[in-house]
Amino acid sequence: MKAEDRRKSAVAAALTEFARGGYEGTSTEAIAQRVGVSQPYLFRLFPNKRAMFLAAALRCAELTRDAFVAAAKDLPPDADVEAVKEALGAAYLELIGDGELVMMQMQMQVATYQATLAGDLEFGETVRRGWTDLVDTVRLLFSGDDEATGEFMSEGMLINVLTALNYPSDDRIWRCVVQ
Amino acid sequence: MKAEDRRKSAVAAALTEFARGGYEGTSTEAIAQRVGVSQPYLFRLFPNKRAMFLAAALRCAELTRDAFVAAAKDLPPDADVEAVKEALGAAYLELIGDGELVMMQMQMQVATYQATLAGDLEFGETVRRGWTDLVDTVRLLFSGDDEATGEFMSEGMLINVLTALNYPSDDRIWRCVVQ
DNA sequence: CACGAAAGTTAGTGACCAATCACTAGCTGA
DNA sequence: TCAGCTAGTGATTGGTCACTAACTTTCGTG
Repeated sequence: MKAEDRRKSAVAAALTEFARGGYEGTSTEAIAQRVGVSQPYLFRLFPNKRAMFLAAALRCAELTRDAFVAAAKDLPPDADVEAVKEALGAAYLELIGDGELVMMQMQMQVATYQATLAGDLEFGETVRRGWTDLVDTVRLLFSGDDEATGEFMSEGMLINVLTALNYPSDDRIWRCVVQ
Repeated sequence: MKAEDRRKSAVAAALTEFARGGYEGTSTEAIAQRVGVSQPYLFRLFPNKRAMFLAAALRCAELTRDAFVAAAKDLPPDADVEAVKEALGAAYLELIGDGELVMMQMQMQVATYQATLAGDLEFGETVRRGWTDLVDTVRLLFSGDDEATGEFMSEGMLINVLTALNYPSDDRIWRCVVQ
């Protein structure tokens, strides 16, 4: 297989593994096994583990953004804020069903904090670039409405948390977020 | 020093260290150094590392809840939803200033997901108990208003994310959340 | 077919880490 | 005074992990 293709499937594998285990909780061996390649070979495709995580994080933001864009494609051009919210919300619940992208988002967030504390400023800059891009896309889909964008993103973040904490879907805590 | 007191300061030290490094990214040695005690002695105070994390997570939820309760104490008994929101919001920003409790919340969330995946159901149950307690307290402060509670918690979660990602306070992304 | 590069492997290293064990200093009460 | 308990330590161990070096295999092409 060509190195470029191998790299792509390595990013996908890294996304899955890092989403489950976080940065420190994931071994490069686990990623290698998922790709179906020896562990040292990963270091031919990436300079180090950190680069694998960054590539997975950026891919994650890209996939999330794509899901939103795809969901908005089906909307009429004159859709109001509530209609957009519903469409994007449905797309987000689809993402949650898997859990992978949601957890990768959260792992990325805590890893960014840690990297920044450790003096690695580039890590944060790269992640923020991907996330700003995502939010800008959502804002655009809401026709530039900051308030709607904020409400949508906020509710999304709460859903992330409740999902991570594994609250059963009939728990009364969900009454805060879905009616 | 009495073991009970030592345990308390160990929980505080664990809270600080786990908030910075996450579960896997924190060594028991780091916690021990912060307490000012040898690493093996921690295992006299807790059965294992997981128990240290759980104790820190519960303490974190407790401290957050206490901050909200304290903030609401200053309110007149007939305060409306917006006034409560403002008071609790101010208290939350105070918590964020430190960053410790916010990050511990997030570390707790991803750790719960990982523990659940690994088949450790008790971990999630314990964390959810602490978090449900926190949300119930907030709901009570909002006089049982589910919608206001949801909005407040949602916005809090988005603030957590933007804080973790270390967005500078003048970044336009904050326009989504604070006006 | 020959050959060079690209793709991939095996073997290994130094560092770190959770947890255990055997031990000791100091206090307390009879 | 001394038995027993509490607080605490040093040394160690079995295991994991990121990363490197050196080697082999596969494949496209003149």
